[in-house]
Amino acid sequence: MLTRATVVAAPTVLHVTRETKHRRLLFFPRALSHELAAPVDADGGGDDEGGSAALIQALDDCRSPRTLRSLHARLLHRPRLLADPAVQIKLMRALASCGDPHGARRMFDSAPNKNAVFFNVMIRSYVNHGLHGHAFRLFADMSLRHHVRPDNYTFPCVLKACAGSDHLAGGLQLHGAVTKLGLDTNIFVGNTLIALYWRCGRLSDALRMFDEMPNKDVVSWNAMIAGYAQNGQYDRAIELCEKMVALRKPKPDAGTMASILPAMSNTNQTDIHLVRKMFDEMGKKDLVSWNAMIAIYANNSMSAEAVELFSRMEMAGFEPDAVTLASVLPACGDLSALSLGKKIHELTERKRMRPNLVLENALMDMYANCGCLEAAREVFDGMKRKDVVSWTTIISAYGMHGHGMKAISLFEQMRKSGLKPDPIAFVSILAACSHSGLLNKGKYYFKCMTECYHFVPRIEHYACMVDLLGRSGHIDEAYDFILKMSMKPNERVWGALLAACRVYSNMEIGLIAADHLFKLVPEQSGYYVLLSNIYARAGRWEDVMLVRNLMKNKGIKKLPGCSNVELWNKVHTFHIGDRLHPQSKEIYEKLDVLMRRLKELGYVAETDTALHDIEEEDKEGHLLVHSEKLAIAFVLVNTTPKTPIRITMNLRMCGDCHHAAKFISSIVEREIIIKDTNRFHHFEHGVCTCGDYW
DNA sequence: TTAGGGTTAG
Repeated sequence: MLTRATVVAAPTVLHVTRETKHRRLLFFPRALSHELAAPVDADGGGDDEGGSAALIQALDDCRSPRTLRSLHARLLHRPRLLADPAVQIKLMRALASCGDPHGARRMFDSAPNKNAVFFNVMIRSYVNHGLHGHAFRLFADMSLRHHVRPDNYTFPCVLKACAGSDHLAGGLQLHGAVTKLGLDTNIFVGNTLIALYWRCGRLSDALRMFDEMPNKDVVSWNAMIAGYAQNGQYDRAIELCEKMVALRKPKPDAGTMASILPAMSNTNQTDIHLVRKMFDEMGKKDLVSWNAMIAIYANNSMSAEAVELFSRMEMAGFEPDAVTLASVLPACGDLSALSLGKKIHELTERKRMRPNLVLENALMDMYANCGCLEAAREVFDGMKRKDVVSWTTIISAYGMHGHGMKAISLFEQMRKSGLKPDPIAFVSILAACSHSGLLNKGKYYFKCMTECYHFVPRIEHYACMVDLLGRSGHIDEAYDFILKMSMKPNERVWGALLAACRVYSNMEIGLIAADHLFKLVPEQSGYYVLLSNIYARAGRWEDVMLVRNLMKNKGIKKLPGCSNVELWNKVHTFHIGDRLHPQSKEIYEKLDVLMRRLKELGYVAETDTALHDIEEEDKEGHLLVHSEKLAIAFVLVNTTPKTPIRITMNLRMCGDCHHAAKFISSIVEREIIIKDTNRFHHFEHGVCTCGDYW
């Protein structure tokens, strides 16, 4: 064990050794012992045998340069111990794992009799630090200059260097050498060759290697699964995973979880269940397997499951790292779980995880999606380094909060900073223009994207443009735009057009859009509701009934609207006319008082929007108890003045609630931030950032 | 000794 004295003593000893010109003596103090001032006991050690064992153990466990310096200093007092090649190798390994491969090399050079283990450890140190050239040179020297034969430990390492530097020719040569030495049946060599072939795009070689391996272990399977997953052959990856689970041998492990991960974005429930089962049955879970499972949930819009697993992980005693947190943060944003998001932010500060680009981008996104635009901006401004993802995140944050011009100014700042926007950055700026009704700016960026940056528009860009044109009332132009598209329009494209047709009561084109949508996504209730709204506005009640019956016959139910509020670390959910909340009485009383005051100020219910609900004959009374209003009243009952009101909805905000929220924000002098499925509405002093345009 | 984990748009 380390004592305070050893830690304090270390720099002095190091200072002495650094000053000596006989650098090689540094590592072999047997010759140096007479020069050292420190007392050395009769056997050349300093402690008893137990002390030596502890010292060696500490060397194995050492991960920080500071601890290593002190251990190294202690070893200099123990010449006999340090003369042991096993200790020298441990010290080399420790130096490399503390980030000093060149220190390990000095140690390596000063060793008089080097066997293969010395070379293997040194080559591995280089490879682990990405110093592939150094690794190749040492490998060549090993046999040519030092006449030490590479063994089954050497080849996996050098092959890894080939894979890491896309050096297929070298890999093929090594494969030949390995076969001559009869090492091609070695499982470690075989597994590394599989990874090398995948890395170099040689699918058939990887497959042959795998098929011909006499003994396959879990790493061989994982390497194949990872290969398929990373090369976009998701079905093959999952198939192989299923096969392994069915065979029960080898048993999937933590590595299997990580290997399958790339194949698990936007996948189906069956596959997610398969992987979850694998995860639950896994003997030994490590941090990577927890991270992979959380990421799988997060990447499949299963935010609640991701957050739940995160808390189970902490209960199981695992400390989350930056990778864990960067996976959970988007889930927090999705659920508007601001208190958890803030806790994670504090954790990153406490554990000094910043600067970390990916983590900071995720933090910024979490704040933006929880409605805290200022907090997101603070993270952005505090970042030492920013990449395209950082800029895209803040641009989209301003965009969805209704600050289109700020989004544009940031987009221009990004370009000036020398960063090239990518296609996703263009989606974010087009969406920002659309949310703020900046038609000409949006058209300019679409042109800029195709003509200056030569990006071929993706379906997402088309959907943004249709939204932009339609929302600003140019329905015919939007429809023409769709007809001229170079690809088949999808649900989002037609959905944007239909929504615009509802706003501008365009029956003719609305019917065309609805027709396409019913073919594309026949089960999606939202589009039936939109169509019935269009009919209702036109007073075509028979057609409204027709749509209602159509839904009934198909068994399609309208998604009930609900509003969520986070208070006291708990999410409170409200539905229309809800009386389930324990504070229901106070909530309705508050609402009553509020609405009376609203009417005094000239509020008139927008019964027009009541037509959104096709299940009920919506009258003013029904509008009064919409979930948004209940949620606002709930926060007013339970919080002190000035506290912002943050609400998240599962549908688009209704027009009457929007109208009422403007009045309420000025009566109660509070900021009201409502996140609907489309954007954020910030109400303050009777005005909304969406400018009533949404 | 070998394989494997994170962030952005709609």
